[in-house]
Amino acid sequence: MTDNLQIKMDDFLPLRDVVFNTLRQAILTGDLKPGERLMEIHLADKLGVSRTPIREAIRKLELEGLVIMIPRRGAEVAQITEKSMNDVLEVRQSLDALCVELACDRITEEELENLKRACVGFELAVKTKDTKKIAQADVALHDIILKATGNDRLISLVNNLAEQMYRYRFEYIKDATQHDMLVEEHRQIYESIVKKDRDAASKAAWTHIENQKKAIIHQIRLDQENK
Amino acid sequence: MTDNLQIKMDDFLPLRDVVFNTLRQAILTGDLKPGERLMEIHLADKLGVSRTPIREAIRKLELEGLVIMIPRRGAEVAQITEKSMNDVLEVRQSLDALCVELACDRITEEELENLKRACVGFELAVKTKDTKKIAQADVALHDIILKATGNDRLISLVNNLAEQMYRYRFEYIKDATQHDMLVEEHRQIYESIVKKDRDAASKAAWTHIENQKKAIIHQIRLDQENK
DNA sequence: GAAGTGTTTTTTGTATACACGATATATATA
DNA sequence: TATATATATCGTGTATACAAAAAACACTTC
Repeated sequence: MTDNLQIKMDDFLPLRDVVFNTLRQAILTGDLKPGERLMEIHLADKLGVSRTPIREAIRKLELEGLVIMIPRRGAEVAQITEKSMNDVLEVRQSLDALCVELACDRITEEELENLKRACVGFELAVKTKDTKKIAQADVALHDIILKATGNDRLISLVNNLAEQMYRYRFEYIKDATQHDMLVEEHRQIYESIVKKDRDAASKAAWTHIENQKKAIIHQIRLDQENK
Repeated sequence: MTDNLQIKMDDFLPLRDVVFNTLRQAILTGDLKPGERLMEIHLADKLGVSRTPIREAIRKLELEGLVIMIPRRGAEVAQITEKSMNDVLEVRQSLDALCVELACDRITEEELENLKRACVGFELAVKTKDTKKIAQADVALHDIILKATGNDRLISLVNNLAEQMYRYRFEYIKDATQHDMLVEEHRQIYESIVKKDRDAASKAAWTHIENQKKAIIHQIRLDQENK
């Protein structure tokens, strides 16, 4: 851990949730590196709380698969391997396809309007070449589709899986050569949903993730070599 | 809570995991009923442990969605609604389809042999009309397919989703009119995997869950009326 | 009798204490 | 020097203590 791991106070959330979010974010952004041990007293001191909320946060991270427990040795940040990321992406591919299929059936006129705006918004964001803006526009677009599925379980699962690739997604979006393709992919997904063409939508979503899969796996291999 | 909620000691697992499994089982089997509050001291006394392991177990149940937290009021068993079960089943449908597709690509000769045996085993179990045996044979069969996907994340997600329907699955299997259909569905899935026909396998798996969906939703509506 | 208010009880949220296992360190012995 | 053994240290696992919020209750007042 390089750093300052600052706790962001929120008077209404219990400490355990604040700690959970803090640690989660630190792991996903790479602030806490794979293999790094999470020592309770150390974290407690750093975050200015007692061990209790730290431990409860770790239990949740454990179930999410972000840390692994070694008996009588405590938690450490889970390793990200090519295999594990591929596993996640395979599942995401399937679930994202389901998302757009359900969206075809259930999206409202209003949501469709929003989706259109989000597509345009993404295109504009791409033109600015501002990575952060692009990422935001991308999330906004995907959130509209997710919401349109009306399936809460699906929403939380997809969000969770998406977060697992947080680190790599950013690298992916930074790569400007992909931008036009992304715009096109989004357009195809949008068009299919407008036409309520489940098959086309499903295929488009699948391809969309397939390309991310390739890029991310590529990135992981690079990381592996530079180690 | 009707009952005796006995803790099953396992000297090697930390208490929090034993408690987690105990509570989880109690919720899934309906021993702890939806809406019921999980009070820490009460559970601690009942299970003969302190509040600490109870709380840590609850944190995991919370993330799994089996309990919901009300701030400063603690945890209660999550309600099972028709909507929530439908959400789960929609996702499962998609993931089960993915499972058989991946199995088509990756299953080994040996696993294929086991799958064949499991199919026959299921058919035999059906003939005995022993619900417990049928359920076991069913799980065994599905486990082989799951394993054959080689995707650990997928395996844990599907297992988790499957457990959410534990209560209803049993009712479903008890219904003898479904038995022949189940055998036939399994046969179709098996045949498709043998032929490495991803499309057919995917469709068969989809139908398999679709039928369960109908049965379970039907059951939930019955439960609703009798309340 | 209803509404509001103060008090008690219950239960969570958080901190801390203690026990024990695991690891590392030092010392002794061959 | 290498190995074995004793000992100290560190960190988790579990229990308990204390504070504060919420709920329940009783009491007063209108």
